[in-house]
Amino acid sequence: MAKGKYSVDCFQALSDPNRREILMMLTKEKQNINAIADNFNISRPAVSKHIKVLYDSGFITITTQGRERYCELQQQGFDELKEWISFFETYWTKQLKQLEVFLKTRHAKK
Amino acid sequence: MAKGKYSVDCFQALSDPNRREILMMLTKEKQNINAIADNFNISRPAVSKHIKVLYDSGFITITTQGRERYCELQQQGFDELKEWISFFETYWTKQLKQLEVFLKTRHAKK
DNA sequence: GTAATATGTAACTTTTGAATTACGCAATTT
DNA sequence: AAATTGCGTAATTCAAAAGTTACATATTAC
Repeated sequence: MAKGKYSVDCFQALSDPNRREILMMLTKEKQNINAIADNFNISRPAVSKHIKVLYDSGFITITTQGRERYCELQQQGFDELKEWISFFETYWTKQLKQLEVFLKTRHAKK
Repeated sequence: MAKGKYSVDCFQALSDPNRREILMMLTKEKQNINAIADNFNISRPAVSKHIKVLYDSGFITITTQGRERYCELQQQGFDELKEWISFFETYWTKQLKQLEVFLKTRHAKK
């Protein structure tokens, strides 16, 4: 498998529900850390750490504007995920072919 | 978002490297618990628990044959993942459109 | 310049999860 | 029927992750 260029792997990043929620929120609009934190019960520093994980796993970019840091979705993290899934796609198509062969054989025997 | 029918969510299941490795192994062939455990340094009971998690999240089916339990990949778990990703696809296409508009506008101004 | 804002980080606590050992039990084997 | 095999599970330990509070710092506002 491809070795990720990120210090945190995408699966670990997505294992936390709050982090997934943050990603969801970022589909609506670019937001700074405090704005994101306002939507959660957990403390601002906790959110800050989640943001770091999402950054370190390629799911978001961060743009500093003065004292604010704006977070935006980034494709890389999602791509790693998709790549992993695609590995299994070959398995399913192979399964499908075996099913076809089986059905054909059964038909022939009839 | 769709509420999963499984007691363990797919992201939690995939967060452990050993569990992902087990899924990889199952692309080669159907295997029983002990056969799977032989490929890991961790104990058999540990593997047994991982198997349970993979089962409870829809990534594998288990077929009991006498005293053996054969594990096989199942699509459901993977589908949940794909569904989650597809939610973000709309975001990316929207981004792409905005880029187009931006480029067109810039061209017009010239 | 002083106050307020936006944030990162360190120290610590709490929670969660992975691993192990020990055991029990049902299906085979001999 | 006794021994072996293929598991599941409970009890426990250990480590990693998530959360909190407290504090430091840079920017902006007044």
